[in-house]
Amino acid sequence: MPSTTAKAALFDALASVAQALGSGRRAEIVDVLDQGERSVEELAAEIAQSVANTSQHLRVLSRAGLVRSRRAGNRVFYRLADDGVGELWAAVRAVATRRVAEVGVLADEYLGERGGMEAVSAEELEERLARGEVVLLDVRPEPEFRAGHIAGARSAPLPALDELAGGLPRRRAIVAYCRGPYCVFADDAVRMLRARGLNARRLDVGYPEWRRAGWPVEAVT
Amino acid sequence: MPSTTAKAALFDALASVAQALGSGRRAEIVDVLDQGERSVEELAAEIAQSVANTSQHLRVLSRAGLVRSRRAGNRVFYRLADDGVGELWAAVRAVATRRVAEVGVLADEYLGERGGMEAVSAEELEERLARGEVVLLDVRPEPEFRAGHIAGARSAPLPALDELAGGLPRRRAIVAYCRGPYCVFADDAVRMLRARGLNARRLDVGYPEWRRAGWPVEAVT
DNA sequence: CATCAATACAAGATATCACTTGAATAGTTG
DNA sequence: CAACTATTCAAGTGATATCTTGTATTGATG
Repeated sequence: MPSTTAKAALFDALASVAQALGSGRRAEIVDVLDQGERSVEELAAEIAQSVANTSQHLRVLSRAGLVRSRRAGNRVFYRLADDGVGELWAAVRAVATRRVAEVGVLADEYLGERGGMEAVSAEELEERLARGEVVLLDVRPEPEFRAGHIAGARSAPLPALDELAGGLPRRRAIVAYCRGPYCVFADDAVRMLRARGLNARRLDVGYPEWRRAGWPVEAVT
Repeated sequence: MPSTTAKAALFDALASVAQALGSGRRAEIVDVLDQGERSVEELAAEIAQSVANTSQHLRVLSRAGLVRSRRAGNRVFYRLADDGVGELWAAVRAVATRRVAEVGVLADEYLGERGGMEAVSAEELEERLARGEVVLLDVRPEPEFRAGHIAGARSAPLPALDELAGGLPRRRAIVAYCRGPYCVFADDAVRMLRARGLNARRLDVGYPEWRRAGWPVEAVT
């Protein structure tokens, strides 16, 4: 009999998965990888950390079975191990959003105040898209749009949005979406479009949640 | 501007929820609380830790918003903050089961080998219950049965099972269930019943998962 | 109010974690 | 094969986590 019981060892192993997500930097990594695979260097830039540190975080995620990697030339691309990981990350966010008061404050600080702006739900968007009532903008970087996007969306990355804004209809409703509920792109886009007098709101989820919920997408196969 | 960015602080806060589940002992606590509320002392016994240590783990879970407590006399009862926490725990187990090879080995060590014994799925059980083909045993401690159980189940706690076994039909299929997929009670029960020549299998989920999936239960309101 | 039981809090030892820095490895390109 | 790029590995430091032991707090009870 080992010094730790079999039960303790089993639950330690189960908990190791949660522990891997229990670092803000690794959570950021998973949030980005939910959009598609990335090289170590790209991830390091996204989470504002050194490449060495990012590599070590990836090793932790890999050991916990949350990510897989493939080598291409002298780069290594990481991706989430399966859809269950994205669902796990969504479950973490759901509990944090409901249960950690601090999250609301910090979200406002990062995303900016959403003064009375209601987000659009997936259900509402789906209905209004079907009736052609809405212009849907994917404000993520263009490569992410190319990898997969909500059916009917138009790519409008933030840097290009200023130019695009002039050509948007002033009468129709505009909905912007990005990576997820805690992604800043859609909020920035909505603020910018509203400052120009356009009727813009953000979708309350991002592309990964939309896809996993089974709503229509256009994606590379 | 603080030394950490707003984005880092937000993801730290989100990750704090995962971190709270990232200890084997706290995972055990959540697994037990998924059955219903418990006092600190009861929890300490379940996870084989000192009361002081258990209390500190509960403080961590409480700060992360995963549990709530109520005082009754000089005891304090803890419970999961909401169903989302149970779903989060299920998501952790799902990823761990699929992705961490170690979990399979450790599970066998704790639960015992399941030599070729297929577990019964919730769908199959529901069908066969409806046709009256099966005897369903809840092998958790009796108070947990009283707090809520699968509709049609009969309480058969492990200590009482030996006595009960003689009265069980030898022709009909017997299904045992307990707290969850990594709970040892049902496995022990099935081994015991099969040793007596009975046709027994375990349900592949526990009561909490059955209830959250919306299958019929009998519970105190 | 004194005593007891259950829980929480505090202090301390050991281990683990996150990040830094510098070196090693694998693959590509001239 | 030398030079270069992307990644990994290793060592070191300060911070944090877990568990122990001892004490304080809170509510119940005689």
